[in-house]
Amino acid sequence: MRLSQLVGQRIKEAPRDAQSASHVFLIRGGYCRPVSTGIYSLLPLGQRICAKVEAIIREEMNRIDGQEILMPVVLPAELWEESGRYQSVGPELLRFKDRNDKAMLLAMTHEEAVCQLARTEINSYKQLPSMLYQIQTKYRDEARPRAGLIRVREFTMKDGYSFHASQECLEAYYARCHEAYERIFQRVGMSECISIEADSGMIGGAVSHEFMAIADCGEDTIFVSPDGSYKANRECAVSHLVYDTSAPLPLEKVATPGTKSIEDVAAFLGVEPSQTGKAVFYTDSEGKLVFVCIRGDIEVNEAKLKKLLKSPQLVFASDAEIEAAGAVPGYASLLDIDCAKIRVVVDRSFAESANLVVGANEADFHTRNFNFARDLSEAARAQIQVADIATVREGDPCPVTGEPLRMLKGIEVGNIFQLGTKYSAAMSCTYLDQDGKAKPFIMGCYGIGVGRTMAAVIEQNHDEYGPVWPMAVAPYHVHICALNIKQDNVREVSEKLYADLQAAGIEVLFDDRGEKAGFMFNDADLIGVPLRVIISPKTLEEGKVEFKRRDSRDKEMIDVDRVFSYLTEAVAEAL
RNA sequence: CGGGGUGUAGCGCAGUCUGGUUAGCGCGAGUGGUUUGGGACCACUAGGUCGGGGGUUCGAAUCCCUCCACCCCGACCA
Repeated sequence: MRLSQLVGQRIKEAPRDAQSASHVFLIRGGYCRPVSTGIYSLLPLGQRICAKVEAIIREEMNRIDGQEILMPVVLPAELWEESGRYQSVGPELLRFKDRNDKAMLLAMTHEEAVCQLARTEINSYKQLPSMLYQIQTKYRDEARPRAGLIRVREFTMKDGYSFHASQECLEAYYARCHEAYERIFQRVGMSECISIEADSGMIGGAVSHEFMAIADCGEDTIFVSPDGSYKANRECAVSHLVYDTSAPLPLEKVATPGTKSIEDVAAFLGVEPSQTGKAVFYTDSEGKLVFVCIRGDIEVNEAKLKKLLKSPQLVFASDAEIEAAGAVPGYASLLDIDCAKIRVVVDRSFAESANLVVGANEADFHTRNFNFARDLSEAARAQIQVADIATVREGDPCPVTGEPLRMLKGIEVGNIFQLGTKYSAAMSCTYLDQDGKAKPFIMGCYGIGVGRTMAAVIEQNHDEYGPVWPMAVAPYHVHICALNIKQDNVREVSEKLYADLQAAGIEVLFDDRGEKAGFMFNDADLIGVPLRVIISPKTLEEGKVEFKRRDSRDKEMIDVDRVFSYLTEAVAEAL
């Protein structure tokens, strides 16, 4: 490709709102352009990279016996009514009507569509296991798209669905897919991509992993133990905190005027926040009050709490709601609450710590030396749910090794999930087993965001000047910069090298624009092609051209008649 | 949905507070010329519903009302 003809200009200034490296360079380098909030067009450079990412995904999916299909983006609402998701999914599902007033939707994922396909196409246990996948557009009406291609509304995703006759078969295939994902992310040049335990959401119980590209701009928070034996999303991470188990001391009511927050109480009484307990009130999806107790220094993990309560929504309760339940906001206590009337959830940190300072359920008073097991009746405790609803903090002890956990930020580039029969059972998606009975498929599903992967590769492979593409996904293999192309020898050598490399199947970008050197070099940095050849009158005088790798500052002089073989070898080596 | 912010040329911005000829600047684009190893220079040219609508005024990018779009933080995220 001649750069003079390439559509998609490099831009000197970054977009005003761009924060992350990938956002800045994708726009500045001419890889993509915004069309609307969270909706982008891919320019030739971006499209070439995505096509290479997709090709790698295809190879690896085919290698684990995946069969590529293509399902529609527009689906009839009735299909989603079968699974119940037409009602249960929120406004991120874009619903609309066609000209006949029929309810339609833009697919955000394809479990329903694939079940509809599978129930007519896969009939017998003899056909199992089976995996269907597609690389296709998805639409999610995200509340807040951000960071360029990292969080968007319309995006290309590889989604795969596997069908099994047994849980064992699903688990075995899931493991194969996990390995395929590891190969994919390694092959696209992700330097740090780890799979972590993920929150399985409202489905509950099922196994799920997220593949996280480690990057500071990532939206997810991950906890890992130093030896890598434990890796989990903050949404579901657990830690092995050590609780104070000293002997219970007598209860003591103390005046604590004007101390509503944990910091105030702890400071006033001269204790650590970890020696206090706090009360947090939520209102669940049905509008019912939930009273939550947790050690003062620990935050409630709302993802865990939602899962426990089976409530997709939780909001902090108002003071009026708290008072209506007979509690005093800021000084609430379990001691005076009728646990039969209100739902109470207690974190283990609260239930197992000795001698906590808790509210006295009277304004400006607290109670010292609260001990859950001692101070609540057996009847009261029977009404209370004790569970892990704590948010893990950096440095908390790893649940496996006890070492302090490290906290990292990650971009979720892929996830895999043991679905079970959630969709197949709801949608009569069955096969005939050996005994002649119809049984729902046991399913797995497996996703990868293509554009997000491209962005994540930049986050992990860039310098201050632009992306440093790994050869496997680079838009071109070789970038020829012809300095002073008006000069005959420069033009002849460049054109010949360009033609020869192309004939050899090398993907070449040829900067034939005759611009100033600095201008061309800056563009080349933004395009990030791994191998660069600079052809100029200066070096041609000695019969040489200059060779430079994008990931290095070193320059090498190569004889003109050797440069072709040198480049073809370098490309072959890097691929 | 809550909080904050921004809308002026393709992109980045000034001008708005304090209303007053023809609305500017940089980048980018086109033409001609000089340049040619890390975003050169000169000359000329094209490009604007100042987010939309309504109002105040002799006069509105500027003041008032209203709607919209976009961005940031949070909530949400199969």
